Amino acid sequence: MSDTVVTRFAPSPTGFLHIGGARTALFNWLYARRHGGKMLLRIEDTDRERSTEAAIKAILDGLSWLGLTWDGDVVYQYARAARHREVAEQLLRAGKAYYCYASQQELEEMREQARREGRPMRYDGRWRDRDPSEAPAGVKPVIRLKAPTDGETVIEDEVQGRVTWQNKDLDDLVLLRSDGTPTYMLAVVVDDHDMAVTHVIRGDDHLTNAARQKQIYDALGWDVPRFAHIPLIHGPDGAKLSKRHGALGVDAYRSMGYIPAALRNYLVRLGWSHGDQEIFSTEEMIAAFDLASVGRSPARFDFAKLENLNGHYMRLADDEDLIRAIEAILPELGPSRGLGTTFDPSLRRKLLAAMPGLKERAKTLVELLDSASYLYARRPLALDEKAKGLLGDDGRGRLAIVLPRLEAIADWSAETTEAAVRGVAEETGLKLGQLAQPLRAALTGRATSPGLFDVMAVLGRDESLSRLRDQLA
RNA sequence: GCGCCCAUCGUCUAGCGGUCUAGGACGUCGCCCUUUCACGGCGAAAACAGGGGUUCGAGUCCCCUUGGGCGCGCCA
Repeated sequence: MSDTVVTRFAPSPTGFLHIGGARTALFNWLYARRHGGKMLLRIEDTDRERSTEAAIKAILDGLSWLGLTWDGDVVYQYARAARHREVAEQLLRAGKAYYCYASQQELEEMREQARREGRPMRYDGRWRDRDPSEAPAGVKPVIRLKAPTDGETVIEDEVQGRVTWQNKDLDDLVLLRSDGTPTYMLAVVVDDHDMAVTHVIRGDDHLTNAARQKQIYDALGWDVPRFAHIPLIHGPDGAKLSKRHGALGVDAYRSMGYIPAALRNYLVRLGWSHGDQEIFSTEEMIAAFDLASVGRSPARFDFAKLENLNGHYMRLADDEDLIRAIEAILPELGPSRGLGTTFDPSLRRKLLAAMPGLKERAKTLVELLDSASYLYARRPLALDEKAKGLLGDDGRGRLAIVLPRLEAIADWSAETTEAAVRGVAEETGLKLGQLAQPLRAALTGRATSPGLFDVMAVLGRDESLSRLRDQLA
């Protein structure tokens, strides 16, 4: 076995790439990067009924958006069915597996009886040592593994530690279905072996599977990869993640205006820690990531923390990059906001100019776009309730005082407008806020916005003055 | 039901027998900064699930209880 670390992410394409899957992929990716190895991608599409082309695309797109690149070609498990069958037959010839002719009904009865007797539900091995000549006519058999009946199966898990099962609690699992297709259990073992996977990093829900897979490895005489079963992500209520909270596809997070750097940082800290460090650049997380520091208890998904991180990374982001990120989701966001699916050049320029003030205040790209509404709102502006409150008689009166001074400015800029408004404040004895708030309301239709003078500068002289006059008309 | 896993502030977590009157972050609440909102700064409230052991000493080790989770398919 080679020294090079090979990890793999192996989703089944029966739905979108959900947040737990994304984190599993991230951990695999980080571990491979950390050790100068490779992360392979395998699509587990042996369930022909439920696997879809759309799901495959969603997974690939999701990984790409998150910046999690895989090495080599994508492996499609279904395409390897012949190899899986070959291994099952190899096991059969070696006496490590056998044909089982038990019917669905027999299996059901076994389960029922086990339940009644309070025993673990397991196949009783009735065909284990029976001669195939006793096979009922017309029944297509499955191939089962002849698993050890006593002793124990032990997994040395990189995060869970040593986990032990009594072999008597594990039954003879099906390797090959009666239609000749491999089961997940067989396919995973064969593929991981053939792909030279050294580290299997996956969700905790597979821990029990690891025991059964270990038995297959042993029967085959193959080296067992290192296992690392990471705790699952739960919803805010501690129960299973449902669509209501976090069990959305990563595309949904994209649509909600989260950016990849934030999601990566949020995800890496779910179940993994590195002292007190909270913020990790991609390079930092690669350098610091290790399996030993992965916790064993499940984590709850917390939107508030994700938002905080998203705000952090947005403030750090390049202005032009943020615009591009918004443009990428504009087809979804634009229409309902009276915008098209792309920005017209003039609005794009304004957005770029206002970006420093905008990104400081938003937690998501959606919030950012909404807070920029004053840039694309049409005159006369619709005022929200608070803005209306600011433009009562007093407010309008102050507006009337300031307006002529602003009209007198020829070289319109943040500096000149600020000087003018401050001048009025000094002369009248009014506080700056008493003048600024009515101006803000008239210019943006809201009580909050980026810095007032930046707003006026980006809007320009004509538009600014027109909006002020609209409110005095 | 059986098997396996887990258990520190509301949440993510630090803690790997004494340095813990338990640290950080998000969130919450104050104060400061301030043209608003944010950002930033300062500060506060907030946790070792319960019970037994082991030990000179336990958040840290063991057992039990309780509470959660995952698994128990010819699904993956």
